[in-house]
Amino acid sequence: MEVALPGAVDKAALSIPVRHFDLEATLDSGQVFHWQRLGNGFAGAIGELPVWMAQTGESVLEVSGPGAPAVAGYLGLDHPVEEIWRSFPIGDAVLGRALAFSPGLRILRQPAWECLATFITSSLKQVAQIRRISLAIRARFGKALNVRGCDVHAYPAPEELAEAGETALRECGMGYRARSLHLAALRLAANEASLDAMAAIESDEELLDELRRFHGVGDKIANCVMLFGFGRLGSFPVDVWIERTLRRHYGKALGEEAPLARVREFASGHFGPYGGYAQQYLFHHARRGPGA
DNA sequence: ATGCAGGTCCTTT
DNA sequence: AAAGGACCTGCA
Repeated sequence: MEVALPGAVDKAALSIPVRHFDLEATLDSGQVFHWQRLGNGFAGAIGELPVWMAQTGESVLEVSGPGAPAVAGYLGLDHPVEEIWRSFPIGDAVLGRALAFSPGLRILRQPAWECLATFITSSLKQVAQIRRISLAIRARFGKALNVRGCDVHAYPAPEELAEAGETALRECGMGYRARSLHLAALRLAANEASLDAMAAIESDEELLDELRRFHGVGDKIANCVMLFGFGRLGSFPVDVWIERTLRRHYGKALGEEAPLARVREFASGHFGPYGGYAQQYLFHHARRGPGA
């Protein structure tokens, strides 16, 4: 047990000015699943760095812990949101309402591996269950960390999950997804694929194809990883929520019996170069907004 | 209790 | 190419 010197806490604490930012909406918008409420903020880890963050005013963020310097990048505070809003299709009232509901929502910049792994476990699962699975994997296989007296865990590296084995993963409550997660961990641990190499792929289309080569990663999950883990802000994941929203509100442009592929094609064209942001506003509005 | 949930894969037309 | 069924698990 080590006694903190006066100033030691302050050294790892930061106060960050923010604009157009809403921490709670961002962490509750289905991009990430491991942050825990602690005091008036949230405790968790960015990669292997534990951190606590709280929005103490509309325009100020208080953060502390070893991960504090990584917070701004993680939360996408440098994203040009006003430019993003201007890029949206003019006169789209549906998107306008979703944006007005949570303009402070940001697309996170998550470490690619934990993003890929978490979304592999997300198929056909509700958000609460994805969270349960994510926390179970971290608690059982991840590095134990501490921030402000709160125990948190890093996401285990591919090598650790490869070593753990499919059966142990299954015990974390992920069912048949355990096989896909284990296969992905094995491939990365054996250097048969490299997420760093994928990050360097310029073409979004090529990156999508690479991601889809992982077992259990189809179009939807690949787009989530592109958006939340590789900063490809034009990626537009179409899940059942978004599909319902699009069919309901853009039905005229889509046609009555448009197949899912047609819905995806429409979305990636209609919403433009920052379609991922549009998707996130629409998704959060559909889940948390009035009347749904 | 039976159905369904941030999909994807495999098989059959 | 397109449609249909299976798949783990937990919660309503």
